[in-house]
Amino acid sequence: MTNHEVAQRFQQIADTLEVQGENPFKVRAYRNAVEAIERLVEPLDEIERRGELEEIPGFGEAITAKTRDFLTKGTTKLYEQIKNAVPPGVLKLAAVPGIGPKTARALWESAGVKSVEEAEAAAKEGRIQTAPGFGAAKEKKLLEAINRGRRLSERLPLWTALPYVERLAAELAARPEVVRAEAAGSARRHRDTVGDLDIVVATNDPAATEKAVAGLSGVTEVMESGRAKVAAMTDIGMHLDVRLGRPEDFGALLHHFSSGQAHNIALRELAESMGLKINEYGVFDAKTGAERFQGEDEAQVYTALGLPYIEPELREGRGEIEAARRNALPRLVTEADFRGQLHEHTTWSDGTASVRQMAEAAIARGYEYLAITDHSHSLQIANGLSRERLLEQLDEVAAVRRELPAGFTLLTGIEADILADGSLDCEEDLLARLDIVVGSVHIRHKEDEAAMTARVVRALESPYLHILGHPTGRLLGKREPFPLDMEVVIAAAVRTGTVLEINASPDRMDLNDLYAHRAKQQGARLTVNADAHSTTGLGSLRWGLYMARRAWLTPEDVVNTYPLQELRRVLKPRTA
DNA sequence: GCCGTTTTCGGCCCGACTGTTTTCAGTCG
Repeated sequence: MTNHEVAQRFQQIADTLEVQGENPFKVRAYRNAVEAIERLVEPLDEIERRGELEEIPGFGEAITAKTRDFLTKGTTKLYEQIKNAVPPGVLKLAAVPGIGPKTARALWESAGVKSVEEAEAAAKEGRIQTAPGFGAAKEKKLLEAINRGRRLSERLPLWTALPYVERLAAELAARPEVVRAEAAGSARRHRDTVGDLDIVVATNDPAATEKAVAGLSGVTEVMESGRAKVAAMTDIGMHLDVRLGRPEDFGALLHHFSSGQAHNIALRELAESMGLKINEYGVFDAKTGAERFQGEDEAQVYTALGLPYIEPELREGRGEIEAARRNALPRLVTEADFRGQLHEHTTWSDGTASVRQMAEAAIARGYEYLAITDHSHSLQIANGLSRERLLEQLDEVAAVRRELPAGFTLLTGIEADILADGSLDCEEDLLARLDIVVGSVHIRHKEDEAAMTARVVRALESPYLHILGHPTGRLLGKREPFPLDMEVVIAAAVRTGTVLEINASPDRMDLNDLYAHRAKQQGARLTVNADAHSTTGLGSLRWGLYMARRAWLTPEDVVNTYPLQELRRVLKPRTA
């Protein structure tokens, strides 16, 4: 059974127990297990083989035993007991935002409602408002929740959600009574996909700001509205939460709504052990209620707890608080650390800028080097380079290089297709001449996991391959990742000295944060590249940088932050 | 069900908004 399948079963257990009214902390324990499993890169089988299941955070005696059952028998006693206890439609109803487990159960038990459709029909016939605990208003809200649920988008890619929420925040910030307005939530943590939008606002007139939310461009409906919070629906199908506060509370407010739930829970538990209490208004002495700081500075929350500042990207409850307490937080890589990029295209294949234009754009960005890596021959849809055209391009690169200022180096290269058998789509004598060889899978990517993994591993074993480009091939919202055993791929990258790319194309962000973090843990080197197809495309680096930072990467982990001599030293030596 | 610089038992983050239950439960983040 795969990790995802085990996680789904624990999810189903949690959802069912919740509708059944079980102890909420037990439900949380199962949900924590789901999250812990979803962030594993290594298969549970492997971890079990080493006898280390119980070391997974959130895995105690019971969940370890049940996981073992799933792995060996495909099921476990509790799962068999609960799987038919609640109709699937009731679980779906409970999952509609705004409805919830208690309401779904009440409708099921008192009105016989067993699905979203039945709930809708019953509400339309006015049969809900007569049920105990319900009224006309609640019946109306139920219908609205069901309708809104249908318009709700799946999680959106960050590159869609972040500019959108930043624009709304800027609209609010422009208001006279607003002191500050910032995008918060998972968008500020730079998760690769975003499930809802959060904005925090420091305002001198909460009533006026509250009203203004309805008039923001893109807001289609206000669902809840109060002095501290407005919940709205937007035209991109995302919920928007705007939180309002006094300017002197802004630091605490921004912190609270920028951090993942697991981070906040862990932080508040730490505060409690120190005799302190944290909420979105500040840090307080638990006994006297005395406030420990005031102001707009988010970092003060950590200062009040005796901790160094924790960057938003790290606030996911993945051990960052423990690391902060040990003063062992990573010095996260920043945009200013980059000395160049190693995977870019020109008009020689499917780019829009010439070799010279790309070089000049790189110089303008302050880079010390740039590699030109156009597509290889077999990717004809992208005007891939034949042997003859690649040789011509090398002449042009050499000519341009001579005219560029000293201190900048234009590197030759190619993005060679990894063919179905794992070989590189370029002759060896050519590969041997190039400074940078990126290898990527573009075609025939629907094979099974074993075949895909073997294919990529064979490519990694090539003495010519420096960098594995966009390793999982995902396109956010459009294409799932290839079926790949990333644990095996990472191990092969470490063994062969091949660098793994975090491709920064906004719709790729590939490797993602989990894989990049695992790669770092296993001792792999990484590189972040825009995979630019234009001069402005070089600026897309930031989307990959976000993944790198979420993966706890430091400049030492990312080879294109190195000076050129150092970069050349760490690239795979040509031993063939 | 998990977990332990107080604890192997008794806790488990904390607050906003809504509706209808006149004192709070449900949902959300």
